[in-house]
Amino acid sequence: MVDDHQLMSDGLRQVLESGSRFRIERTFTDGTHLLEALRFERPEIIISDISMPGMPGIELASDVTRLYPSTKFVFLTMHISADYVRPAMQSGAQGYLLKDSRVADVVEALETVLAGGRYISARAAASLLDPIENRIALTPREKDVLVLLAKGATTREIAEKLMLSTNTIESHRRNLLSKTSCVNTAELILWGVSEGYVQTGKQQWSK
Amino acid sequence: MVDDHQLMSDGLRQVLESGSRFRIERTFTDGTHLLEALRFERPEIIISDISMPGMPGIELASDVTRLYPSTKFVFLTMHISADYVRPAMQSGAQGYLLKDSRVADVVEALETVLAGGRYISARAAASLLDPIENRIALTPREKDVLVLLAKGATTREIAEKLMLSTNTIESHRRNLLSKTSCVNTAELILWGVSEGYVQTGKQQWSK
DNA sequence: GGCAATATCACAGAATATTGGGATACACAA
DNA sequence: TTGTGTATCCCAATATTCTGTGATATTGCC
Repeated sequence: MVDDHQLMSDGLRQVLESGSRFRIERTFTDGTHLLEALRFERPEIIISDISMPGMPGIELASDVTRLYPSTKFVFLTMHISADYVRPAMQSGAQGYLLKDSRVADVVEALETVLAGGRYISARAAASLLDPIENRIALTPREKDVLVLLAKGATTREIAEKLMLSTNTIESHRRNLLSKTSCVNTAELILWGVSEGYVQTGKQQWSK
Repeated sequence: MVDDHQLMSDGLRQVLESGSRFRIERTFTDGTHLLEALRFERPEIIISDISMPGMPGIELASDVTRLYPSTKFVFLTMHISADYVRPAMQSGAQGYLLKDSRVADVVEALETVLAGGRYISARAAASLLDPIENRIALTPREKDVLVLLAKGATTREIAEKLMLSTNTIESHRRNLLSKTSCVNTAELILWGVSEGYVQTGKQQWSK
């Protein structure tokens, strides 16, 4: 189990070990230590938080499922948005559990993935449905421009940093405003934050 | 205990009841039900999440400690920022526990508040120290302007909405940029989000 | 009372952003 | 092959923001 909230790890261990056939062999507070340990031991299932920013949990799942395809990977997180669920399940993980699940749901999820299936908590799965066409995808260049805009850079500064013409940056900005239906950069920044393209700097997550 | 993450409630119950003298009598997923129940039963300690947005946990603590001053209130949350710790402890609560605490810390906290003391997790307490003069306070008007800017409003639109002159809005904006050391509105919006003055609309919290 | 902070308003030039029109090239898919 | 999307670049008019330098009135605090 990987979770920076020790109470969650300890608690889940207790409820699982006293109420199911599952045992939590080891707990980690970050993925690096898990990867080290995986060289010597091989659990049946890894349960991990996602733990923004940078979605290290997602990268962890990619690494683990690529290196050890037979090991099952289940996310345990509070994030219900499709922006988390989709990349999480595309990373090779078999399960996606919300932290407000009941213990029985956790056990069911573990049984399911052990049997070769996939398990996604109902409310998280529901979020996958609706915004699939509403989802606005940015091109790599647009992302570059957006994050620099959020740092307060002007068109000219962005152009210099990306070694492009200011005209190009203006085009990208225009396309950004257009495809996000924002009226100006201020609104665009807020949109970028809400969609996860822009980090707020201040870490909202303890690790 | 009040926490919208049932796994946390269930887990903490298990570890507390099997490893300490404490018992979790009842668990709630929101404060309303707790307040109802408090009319008939009176626990020694209430443990509650903060559970953004709107900080209902903070309001809950205010209500509970005002109505039942002898009942102890302890927060159990992931938020380490002074922006949470300060209002939380000013609401009348006696304790502030981070969710990555060890079980022993929880027990210590409960013992401490029962003995009439206060307990704040070390890392949360540390955050109270440094940014006290770095903290940038916005005036009410500046907050008004900031949130409207984030919605994409222009100076003129803000002036109309607040029934002020555009000169006034420009002054406020100028003061905002100055006191936040931002170079333009884009950077200011990001600052506003990171400081909690601007809401992203998209709820990052499941409840 | 005096001081500091806040909120309000004013003028004006310079810098940027926004928007309108284009263009070329490349990759990828129908 | 013919489109569609992406990335790049160009010109130019207009809108808005940014900055400097003021002002007055109110509020709260010592």
